[in-house]
Amino acid sequence: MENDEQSETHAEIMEATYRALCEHGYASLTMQKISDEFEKSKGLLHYHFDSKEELLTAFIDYLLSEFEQDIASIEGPPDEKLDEFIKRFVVVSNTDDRKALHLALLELRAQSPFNDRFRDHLARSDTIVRDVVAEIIDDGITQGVFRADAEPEAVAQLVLASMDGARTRGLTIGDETYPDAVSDALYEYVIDDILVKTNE
Amino acid sequence: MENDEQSETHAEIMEATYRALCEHGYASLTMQKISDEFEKSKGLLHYHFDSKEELLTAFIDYLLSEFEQDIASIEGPPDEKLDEFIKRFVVVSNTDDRKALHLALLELRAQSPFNDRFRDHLARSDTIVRDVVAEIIDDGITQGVFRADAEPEAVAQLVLASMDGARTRGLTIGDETYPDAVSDALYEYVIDDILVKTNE
Amino acid sequence: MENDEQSETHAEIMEATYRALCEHGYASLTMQKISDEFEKSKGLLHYHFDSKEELLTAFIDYLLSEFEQDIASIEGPPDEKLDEFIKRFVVVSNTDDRKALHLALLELRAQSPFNDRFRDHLARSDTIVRDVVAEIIDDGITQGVFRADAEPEAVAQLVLASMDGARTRGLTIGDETYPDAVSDALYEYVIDDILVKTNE
Amino acid sequence: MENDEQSETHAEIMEATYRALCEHGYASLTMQKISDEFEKSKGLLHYHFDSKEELLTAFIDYLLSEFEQDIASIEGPPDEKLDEFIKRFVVVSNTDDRKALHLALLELRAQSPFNDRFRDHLARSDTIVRDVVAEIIDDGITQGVFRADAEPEAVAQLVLASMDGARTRGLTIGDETYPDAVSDALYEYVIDDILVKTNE
DNA sequence: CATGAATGAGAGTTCATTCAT
DNA sequence: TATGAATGAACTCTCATTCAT
Repeated sequence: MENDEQSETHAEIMEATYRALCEHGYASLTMQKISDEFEKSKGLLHYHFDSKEELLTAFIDYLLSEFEQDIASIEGPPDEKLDEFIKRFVVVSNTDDRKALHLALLELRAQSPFNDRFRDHLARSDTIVRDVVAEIIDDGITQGVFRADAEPEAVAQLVLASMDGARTRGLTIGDETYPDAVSDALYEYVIDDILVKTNE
Repeated sequence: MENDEQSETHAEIMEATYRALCEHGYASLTMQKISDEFEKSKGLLHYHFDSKEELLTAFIDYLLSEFEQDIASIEGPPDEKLDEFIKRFVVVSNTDDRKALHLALLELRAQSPFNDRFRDHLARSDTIVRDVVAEIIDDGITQGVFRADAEPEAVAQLVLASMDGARTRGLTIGDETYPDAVSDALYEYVIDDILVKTNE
Repeated sequence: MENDEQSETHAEIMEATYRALCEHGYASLTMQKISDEFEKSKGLLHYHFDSKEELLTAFIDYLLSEFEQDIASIEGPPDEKLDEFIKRFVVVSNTDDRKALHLALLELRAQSPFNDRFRDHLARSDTIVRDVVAEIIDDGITQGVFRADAEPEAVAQLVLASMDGARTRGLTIGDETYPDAVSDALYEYVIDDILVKTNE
Repeated sequence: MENDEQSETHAEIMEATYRALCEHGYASLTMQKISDEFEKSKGLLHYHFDSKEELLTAFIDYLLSEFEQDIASIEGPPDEKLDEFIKRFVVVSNTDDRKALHLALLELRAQSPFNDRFRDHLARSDTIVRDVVAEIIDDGITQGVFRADAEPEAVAQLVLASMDGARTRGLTIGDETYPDAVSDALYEYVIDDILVKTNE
């Protein structure tokens, strides 16, 4: 229970950081602004994290693990899993909550070339997500849902890159139709082509 | 002549900003760091620009117009133009110079949700680039290079989104094979399919 | 038994303070650094001492009483006692342990003009030590070891001041030959002159 | 003239530091307290000195050079120079101004074992002062004022150490009779013995 | 135009101290 | 007794901006 309380404070800090990051953006994120979103005192932030960078590195882990858990929770046959994956990370991104999360991630990513620890954590997560998608394709081939000549890795890369690009453009330009439009095009020009047509 | 000198100083400031941004990143970009890359004094930056935000807004224009000029300079038949476009903005991005430019753009994009002027400038540029690509496809259809059932807008969106996503991931994770891999997949799964096969 | 345990904790705190002071110096001595040298928790320091100043005042008493006990333990005829006194507080100061102790004392002394309680404790101890030395001289005169015209107070002052100065300079400049050189000069120019020459 | 103004600010900072150090002591000396003694803004302190340590290192130089200039200004025959030296640095130290200066120096000295740059500067100055005194003795021997068997280095060490010790004890205990008493003893037991007696 | 000293608000961080357990 | 989370004030230092020259 004592242990829980410590974790609780830790979690509260992560949530406060999330709110502050969404509201102000990475470039103008300060310990004061995090503290403003935090019920307890500013000094306590430094009691739990040695420095701002430590806190933000922990925050990346927090964001990524939420992200990874979300992906891992997808169930069903391969083609439906792929649909759900795309739906969840592109289409549903249009809710305010998801937009804020992806924007926070984008800001941390833009910062990663200047921060080794950020980059390492992001790279690890990227590999995990890519493997998940490639495995969905691979399973689909095995089960005869996707065509045997589809290359799991290549398709996964294309799906992720286009969805990611759509989301980034949608977020940064503020055009909410972007992800939907790209998702439609992705189905029409890529996914439909690798689906095994049952009525032929 | 006075006007020319002013422009020259203006250009020097833009270049200094570019160097400072590439070296330090947006989040830790300060007037002092820009001044360090600038031959003249720090005070002069404020003589030419009322505030840091003014300077950075001008800098976005500077970056985007370079970008747009680059695109506009592509010549040749539609399919070659598309090849060149992809090559220039994805594959060639692996040179240090282009990486730095795209990283600078990414940082400014990540900041745009917190800055209306940034967002407006970026949105305008995005529309221009998307129209250019869509027009290439459209011309290709007219000239019989691309299949008649290809939708210029949809293909342009897909090409841009996937390339952009690949570049972003490549930059932020530091994996230089990303853009190449996605570009290969884009050709295999999308572009080859809309090309009119001359040998059939 | 409870009392003993309290005393034991008290002693542990004094020792921890000593180690922290030797390692970091007075100016950057914090309760945290004392706590780091202490087996138990930081909060306990405040349980035993109302404030940092209370703790340090107690620490001065602890240091000075060690010092005074050391002096009181010197035995033998007056000239040998004087030799031992000089040897113990000047020459032997070159061991790391004694250097650290004297440095700690010097730091507390340098702070005393800003802290009445520090000053009072140090003044009391100074009087004790000076009286001890003067008494050694006085006893020597009575026993015919030192010349009758030697003034106990004046000689004691000179011995203490020169030794103290040598130690301070040795410690602060890091020149370990200082105390030895001054002690040699002190014998040659002062002590030898007041010794009754037995072979004349 | 412009150059002078810059130096002027530098000098003002040194003087402000001196006042703050005398008033509060090294251990509780803050940039804010220095700023409080300074006509201009706190930020300016950091404009002129990269860090607090830089400022204090510059301050040591400032104190020591004042000290060295004072010594160098002593004129007259060797025995009078020695008298003046002792008078100036021991007896006259009882004015508030000199007490403050010597206390400031003592605090910086007590800190020097924890700060290499402090120590180096202090060691250099110590050598200068010791050489000056040894040279006074040496000149006195050459001119027949001091006995030929007096050892300049040894006497200089003893004079400096005893005076320094007397001053330190006087300052830290707050007993103003200390330097006078030790100076009297120094004359009686050391200096009178090495003076060539003209009336014998 | 151009400089660089100067400002003042606010950044990240440290610290003695308190308090619930 | 003993812990360690929590506090709030104060710390060093940075920054965009101003201004006299």
